[in-house]
Amino acid sequence: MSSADPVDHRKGPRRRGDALYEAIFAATLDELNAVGYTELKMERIANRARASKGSLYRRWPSRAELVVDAVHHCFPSHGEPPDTGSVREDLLGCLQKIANLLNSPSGEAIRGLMADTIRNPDLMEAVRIRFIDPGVGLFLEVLKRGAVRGEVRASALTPRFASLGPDLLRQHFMVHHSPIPERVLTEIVDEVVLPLVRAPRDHAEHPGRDPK
Amino acid sequence: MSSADPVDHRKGPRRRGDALYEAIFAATLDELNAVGYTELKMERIANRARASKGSLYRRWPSRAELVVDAVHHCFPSHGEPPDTGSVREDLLGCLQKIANLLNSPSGEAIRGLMADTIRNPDLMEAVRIRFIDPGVGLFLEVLKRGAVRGEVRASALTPRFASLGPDLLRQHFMVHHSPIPERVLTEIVDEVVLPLVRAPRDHAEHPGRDPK
Amino acid sequence: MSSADPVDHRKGPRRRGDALYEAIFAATLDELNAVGYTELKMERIANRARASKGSLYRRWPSRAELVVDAVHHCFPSHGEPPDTGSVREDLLGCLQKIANLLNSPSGEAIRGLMADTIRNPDLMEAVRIRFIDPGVGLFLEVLKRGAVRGEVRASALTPRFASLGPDLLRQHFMVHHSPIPERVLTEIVDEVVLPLVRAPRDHAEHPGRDPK
Amino acid sequence: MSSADPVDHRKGPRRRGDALYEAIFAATLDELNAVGYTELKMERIANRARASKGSLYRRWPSRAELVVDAVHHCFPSHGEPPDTGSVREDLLGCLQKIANLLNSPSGEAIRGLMADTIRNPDLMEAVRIRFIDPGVGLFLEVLKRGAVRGEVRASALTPRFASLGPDLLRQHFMVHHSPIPERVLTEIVDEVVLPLVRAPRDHAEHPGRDPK
DNA sequence: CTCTAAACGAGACGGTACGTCCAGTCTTCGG
DNA sequence: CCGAAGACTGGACGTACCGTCTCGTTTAGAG
Repeated sequence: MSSADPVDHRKGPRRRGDALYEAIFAATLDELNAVGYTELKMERIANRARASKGSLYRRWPSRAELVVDAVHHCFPSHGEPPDTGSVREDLLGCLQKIANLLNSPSGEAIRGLMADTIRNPDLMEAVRIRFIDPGVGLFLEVLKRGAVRGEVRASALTPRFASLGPDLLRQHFMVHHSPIPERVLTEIVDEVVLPLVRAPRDHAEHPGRDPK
Repeated sequence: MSSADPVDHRKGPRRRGDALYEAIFAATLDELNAVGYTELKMERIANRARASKGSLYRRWPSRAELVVDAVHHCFPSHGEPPDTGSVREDLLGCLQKIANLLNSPSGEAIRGLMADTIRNPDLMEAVRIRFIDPGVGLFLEVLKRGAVRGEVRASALTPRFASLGPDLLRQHFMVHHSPIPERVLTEIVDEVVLPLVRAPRDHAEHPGRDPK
Repeated sequence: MSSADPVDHRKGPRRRGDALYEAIFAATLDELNAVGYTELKMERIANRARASKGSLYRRWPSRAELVVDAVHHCFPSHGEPPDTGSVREDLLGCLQKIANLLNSPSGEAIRGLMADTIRNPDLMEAVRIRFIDPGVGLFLEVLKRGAVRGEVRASALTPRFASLGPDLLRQHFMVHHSPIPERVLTEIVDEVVLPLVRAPRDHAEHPGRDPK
Repeated sequence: MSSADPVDHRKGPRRRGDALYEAIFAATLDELNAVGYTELKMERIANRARASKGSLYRRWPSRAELVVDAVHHCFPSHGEPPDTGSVREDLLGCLQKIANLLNSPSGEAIRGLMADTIRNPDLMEAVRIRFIDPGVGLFLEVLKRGAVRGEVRASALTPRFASLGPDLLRQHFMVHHSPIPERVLTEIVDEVVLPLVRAPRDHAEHPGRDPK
């Protein structure tokens, strides 16, 4: 009538430090991939990682923080912006990098994280720093190079215009389902970003303002 | 020796039809306002509405569907677009309407709903139809009127340009915290939407493309 | 805007093993005593024991199994049969022990269990082993001692005769309401059991009823 | 958003009076047979009978009362006691009648009813009158005829001895599973009832064993 | 035969309890 | 000491019935 099994199965060599982190991150990504963010459970992550819930909670106060770290660990950044010599091609390359991330299993995680960010400003900060700002940085770099070449007007080298592409792409991603079609990328570049940032061809300074 | 309260409180005339819907919607909005979407519980809604969980599940298969109906019921639409005679003022008015909705408690609900929409295309459809498309419709109407007045080029009367304002506003809303500052609205209008849709001042047709 | 009580009440030293079993058994008996078997609810037991439903279901697959364990834990057995030197007195003592159990709150539990036993042979087995067979064992022991003294014929030392008393007592218990009157016990002994098991009259030294 | 289907399918000729009673009784017995007393649900009975719950509750205040009526309606009584000219054969015949009832689906219902009778004395009364007393009456009649023939001592013509057989049979039924084996009937008659009620062979008064 | 009152079917209603699942904390033990 | 395992309290989930009720429809019987 008393409880439990007297035998205890705590066997093999214990993982510590990085090995444990790796296992937890891998399990988190696997679960994300399998059931998605909203169905992600600490319990299942722990089981899949063959770790204890205690080991998880000791490191991350909540599911969201764990996911941020796990996703960022596995997809650390967008790398260097492409440099083809053409602003248009560079912008398209940047969007494609971002789209690749969003189309991957991590994309759904990011989408799910967005919902949690509202109630948790710290989380929002983390998401922005790790997943949003790098994309904007990519665009800004591309625009700067375009300005050097004279393709982009100098007054467009602001976060506002640099974030335009990532914002519209992310917006599409939130409203529509994956994967993001190629056409969306080209439309964003050709119909919105380029017309706004392009240097006037002749002596005009503003693309929309009358050169007079 | 028997238990409990022998009195039975299922007395008063029971609510049916619209009266019950109203009570449930009100309770849902109250709870949303009190604890937010992610902490919203069917159980608490039922209790607050003095209804049974059965009455909720009989009507809505999930929390998300209930929230969509409740929010839409209480903030049915954006009404008519403003008509000031100036495209800029009209566009600002439209953005302000949308911002007002997003800044309200419903805004948080909508944000929370976004996370659920991924795993549920039907829900996404509902959110789009009820909360996103109406805003685009507002913009499109304003642009049409602007085109009639010659302020807006005819080729800008497409969903792409009409959705630009709502998309950017929504994106700001997702990434930053409420409330949305006035400055964001004016920047969206003056730096992005207007330059792209404005008719060329003289005989040029495209604002950004080569006039010849 | 956030909700609820930030304080968490899962503080005090948690009970495990026997301490928890004790608390659950006590709560079960309390509830049995308060509302009876048919109104017994797992939910109320859990609340009264300040345990979670999970802790209950982890141990017992159903209400019936829990009740069997709880009652048996608190009233483990009938103890030793009385030994007065007189078969009649011993038999009466045995019946009285059983009657005491049936008259207690446990009695009602046992009665309620009977209904569940039909659909669950394992439960029936448990009830028989824990509550019925011990009573028969008591009788058998008494009859054996009587046989040694010559009061009881050897051919009556079978389960059939040993179970006669408990059977009739239980039958009375099922059909009538508690408490079982003294008279029933004496009738069972004097009019049924004794006449059937008594050694033949002539040279027997029968202490019970002297026919002459 | 409002409710319900305007079309209403309450078509066919409605049953009233006996036809409805029959349907409800039949459905009750069917359900009893299918899932047993403890799993018997008013809702399921109503559905199976194609009747409304209101029609059930209008007639019976509780499940137990309905079951009593339903079982009694379908197995109204034990009929006349057998009359073979031999007390032993007659007693066996009586037990067999009772066993037949208990072995049928109704038997399980009766068993389930027993549990409810504790908390509801009126129900106990009904069960006793309809299912227990008739069996005792059978035995009493048989014993009377035996007394007329001289096989049974006159002092055994009491409810105590008449109820002995039914009591032991019922007890066996409660503790063991159906069906009741033939052997149980003969043992009850030959080892308990007959020895107690048989008229002394010569002039001895004692029912026990003939002293010589 | 018509009219009325009752009984009927259907099923919504406010509730309670179910048995499951998971969150986050705590305890125990092994390495 | 820290990791692993997992038991613990708590509470929401979505389902199933409870017994009551409202709603129209059908039927029986009175006039």
